[in-house]
Amino acid sequence: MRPKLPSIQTVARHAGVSIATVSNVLGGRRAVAPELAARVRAAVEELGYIADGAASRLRSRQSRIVGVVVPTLANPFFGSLVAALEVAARADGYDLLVASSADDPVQEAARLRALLAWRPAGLIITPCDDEFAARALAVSAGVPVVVADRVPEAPGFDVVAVDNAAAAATIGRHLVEAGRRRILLVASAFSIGNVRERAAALRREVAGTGVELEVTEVGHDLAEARAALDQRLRCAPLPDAVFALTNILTLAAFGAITARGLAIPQALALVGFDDDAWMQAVTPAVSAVDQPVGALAAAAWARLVARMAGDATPPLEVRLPCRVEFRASSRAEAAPAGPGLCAA
Amino acid sequence: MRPKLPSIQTVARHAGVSIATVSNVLGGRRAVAPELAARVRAAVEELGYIADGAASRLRSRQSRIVGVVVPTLANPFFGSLVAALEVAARADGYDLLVASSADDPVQEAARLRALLAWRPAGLIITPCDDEFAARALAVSAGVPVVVADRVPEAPGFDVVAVDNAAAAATIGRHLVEAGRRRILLVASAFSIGNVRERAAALRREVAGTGVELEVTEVGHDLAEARAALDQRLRCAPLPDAVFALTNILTLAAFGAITARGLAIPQALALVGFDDDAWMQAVTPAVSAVDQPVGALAAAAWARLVARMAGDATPPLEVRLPCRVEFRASSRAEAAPAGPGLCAA
DNA sequence: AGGATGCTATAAAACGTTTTACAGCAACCA
DNA sequence: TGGTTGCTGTAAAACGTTTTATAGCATCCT
Repeated sequence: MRPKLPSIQTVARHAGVSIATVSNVLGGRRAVAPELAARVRAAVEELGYIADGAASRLRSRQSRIVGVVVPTLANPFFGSLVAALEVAARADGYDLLVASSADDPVQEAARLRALLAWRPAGLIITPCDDEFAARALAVSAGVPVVVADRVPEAPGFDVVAVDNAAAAATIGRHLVEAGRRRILLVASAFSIGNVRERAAALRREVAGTGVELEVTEVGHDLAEARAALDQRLRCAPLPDAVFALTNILTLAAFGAITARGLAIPQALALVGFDDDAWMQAVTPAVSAVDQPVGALAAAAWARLVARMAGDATPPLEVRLPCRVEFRASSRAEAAPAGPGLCAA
Repeated sequence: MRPKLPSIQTVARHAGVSIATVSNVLGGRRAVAPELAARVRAAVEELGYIADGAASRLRSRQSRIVGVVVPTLANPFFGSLVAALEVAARADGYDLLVASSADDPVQEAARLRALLAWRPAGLIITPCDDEFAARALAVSAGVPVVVADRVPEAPGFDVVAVDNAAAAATIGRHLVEAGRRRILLVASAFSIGNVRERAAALRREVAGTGVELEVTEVGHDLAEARAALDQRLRCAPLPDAVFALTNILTLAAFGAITARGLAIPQALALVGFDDDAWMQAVTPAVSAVDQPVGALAAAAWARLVARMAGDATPPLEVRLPCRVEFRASSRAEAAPAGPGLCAA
């Protein structure tokens, strides 16, 4: 019923050669007489032939697919990560099979199974919690796995993540030096290693400085986080600094603070993890930790390529430094009087 | 060298049955004695067997893959679109092969070819320009294609898009009624049908009202758009309303306007296409056209499912209404004194 | 000159699955 | 009772490739 796509058979007949010759021309594995090669290429062109990747993989037993699992593509951080991975993958001739777990371990496992059905050459995963290790091991018999942007409890995987501790410590020092005395740490979920690392580093940094550290766990959802923060900012004592651990939480905090009429940075400093375009455009611009998505993707891909090439050395943990963008929202001195003057 | 995954052979031997029986148990196509079925299922469980999707597709000639091409996953609009598509696809037992074109027709064609190599059952595409039609037709011999969120020139595809004209007209009326007299329309690229539709509808709406309409084309890139707008806002006559046609351009406009110290909405109203989370959180909140991503994805998927099921009726064009979120940034009266000093 | 040696084209096997065709067997009906 | 029917299990073919083995044919060397 559908007009069948041309197969290698069709091309071979059309060019008057055997299918092996067509395969050799296209794959470039063995020498073919120039004249025959030209005929084959002409036939390919004319028929619009595209080799069936599945059949090819089946026979050659080497896969040009890499599976990617992220919590959600709706978050631009993961979107950018996947976009960067795709560029790297394409450069090496791989295709990406993308799936998202919706921050649900059950769905994550299901996606993983579905991905494995395509016999990918490797997997790059941002697990949605830390018990991931066991599940993946059970399921991914022998397929190289690189964990990106997360730090699973159990070892056994290559990990490419960000130096959370250093970044959080920098922020902590910055806030303390700016004279902040009461920091509110807004975390998504402590089931995520990143979050624990950031919180721990901040706690360590402010320890002994007399700064009070309050921690709140508000989940991943913007609306819920916003509601929680609205609530918190209605009660004394108000913090004089807010450190939000994701871009979404930073947005929630920014909204809650300005809606409450609290002046940033005079009444309250605001710093976020995960720099996003809007943070530079608002007034005052929001200080943020810029996670190097591109570098993260590149490093993860490099690790995976090494593994796919047979590297059997013990699992590696790569940590990439973050750049902290200090902007107006966390300045110690009085902020510039108003929007108009900023540009002046 | 890698520990081979178990094949249907392995399972069959392990359960003491033929491979056909295993296939029948798993596929549920023919009746199998309960006792044998149980043995098979036990073996599958024990070995962690996952059927090879490629081999399965090859033989059965029916694909459970759908290819998706978007301009970029880094834009949360497309990220959300893909996320929503993935949910719909999974519900019907399909996997998504995602590729991005980086707004480049050449790459788009390349991605399309790569996708076709996996013999997808269908394609959902957001083309990056309007000459897409010919290329896709040439290349996608007989594979159903649904165009999402874009309106290609040439017919021949199912199209699921947004009612750009209605939304833009609503915005136009709103601005005119609010007494704005000089509207600056910030467009990305007129090679995109959406952009032309929006611009045309706005032009139509303000025609004869004495409102002056200025149009500028600034591309897709945030930094470049910002630079262009910075430049424009340095010159008289200043517009008293800005209508930006994408979320990125809205951000660029918001940044340029506030950096220049122009008060929103007193000096200048701002309205954007493509509502984004930050638009509600900033002060003043930015009015925006909310594109129904979820509905868009659902409609596109429904169309594709119909086509994959063999529907051969003429191409359909589905238009989904947008909700316009009127917020403080485009109010006629003085903005509320409220939250920040910015607004004062 | 004649056997060894490259070189290139092809036939056939193989990959892991689904499907088709058939075989065995019990039940059924006249 | 003997043939038809229905049910269930299996062998074998098929899907579109790549790979291996083989065959044909020059060329080279002695």
